[in-house]
Amino acid sequence: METTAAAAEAGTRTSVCSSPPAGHRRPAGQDKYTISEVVAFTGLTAHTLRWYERIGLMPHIDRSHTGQRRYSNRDLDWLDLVGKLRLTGMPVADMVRYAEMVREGDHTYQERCELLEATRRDVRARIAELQDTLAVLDHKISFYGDAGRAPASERS
Amino acid sequence: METTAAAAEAGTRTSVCSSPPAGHRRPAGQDKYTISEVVAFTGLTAHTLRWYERIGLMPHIDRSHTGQRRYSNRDLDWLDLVGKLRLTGMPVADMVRYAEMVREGDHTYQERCELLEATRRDVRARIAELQDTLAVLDHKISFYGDAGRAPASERS
DNA sequence: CCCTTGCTTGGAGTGCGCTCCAAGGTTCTA
DNA sequence: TAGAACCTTGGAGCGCACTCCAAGCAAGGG
Repeated sequence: METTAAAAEAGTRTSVCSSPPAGHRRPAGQDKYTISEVVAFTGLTAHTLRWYERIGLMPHIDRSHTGQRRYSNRDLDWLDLVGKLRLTGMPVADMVRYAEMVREGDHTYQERCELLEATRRDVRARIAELQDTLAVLDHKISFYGDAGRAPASERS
Repeated sequence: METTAAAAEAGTRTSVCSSPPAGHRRPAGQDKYTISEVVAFTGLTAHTLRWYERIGLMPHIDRSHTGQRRYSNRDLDWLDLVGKLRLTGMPVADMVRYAEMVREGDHTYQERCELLEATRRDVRARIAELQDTLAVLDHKISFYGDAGRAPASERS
């Protein structure tokens, strides 16, 4: 009952296992979570979860008979991906673009892939930048360390 | 004529050579630059440079007899460091703290060193996060690739 | 029945890091 | 000496990603 596109968005469930930001693994064999459970799983606030929905970053979220949100495991998978993309510094607007493409179906396949590849390039560049910065920090810290023990003796 | 603290802030001039953000190497043997030259060197805007000064992120900047800013090589070194710290995601307020410590002199030596070490830890953590994200992206992209060639066949 | 806890909504507010504006003075080139 | 290009200031404004608020509905316990 899934399109291939939907399958691609299902979070590829066996994904790289990194522990969730604010702890709390999901209980097995459950597929309906209240917003406060999702808060516990993701570390996001309820405000933020509702806001994500308002701006179109979430798929349609199921509701209880009284209108309360009931998140599925798939929704949580999507939130995991969103969390990762957020870590890359991707603007929320771009994630919304991506979410829209997912909703539009299979014909956006290639465009989505390109977006992910562009993001990957950005992440690699960012890592390189950070490693560069790390070198500067190491340099500076060792300079402080030296000067602390034996004052002066500049320009290393 | 320099305190050790000032020396530590002098940018350890032979620092790891990464090309400046917006290109343009500094001409050798010059020590007075207008704000627009600094804009060219750093890629920051003149607005931002003045703002940095207002919030206390810069040391005292020299002025021409008519009151225009004249940046020294040391100021540019400091801006390089600020640029690196900015890349780490360090909040501007923390950089201001650091700048204040530098102005306060040698007795803030250890505290400064600790701040740099904390920053280094953050940067390492951030790199790890990004590498984790990179793994997810790789995984997802290869899934898209596979599905593109031979549709369906879920849960990799 | 009341009280607490948790959820709902649209819209307003916050903090950060710039970014720009108006009005005026300075410096350079011709 | 003109004109363009550049510099100065304090303060207001902006875009992003939340973050919070008020007012109200629903369910469960004592």
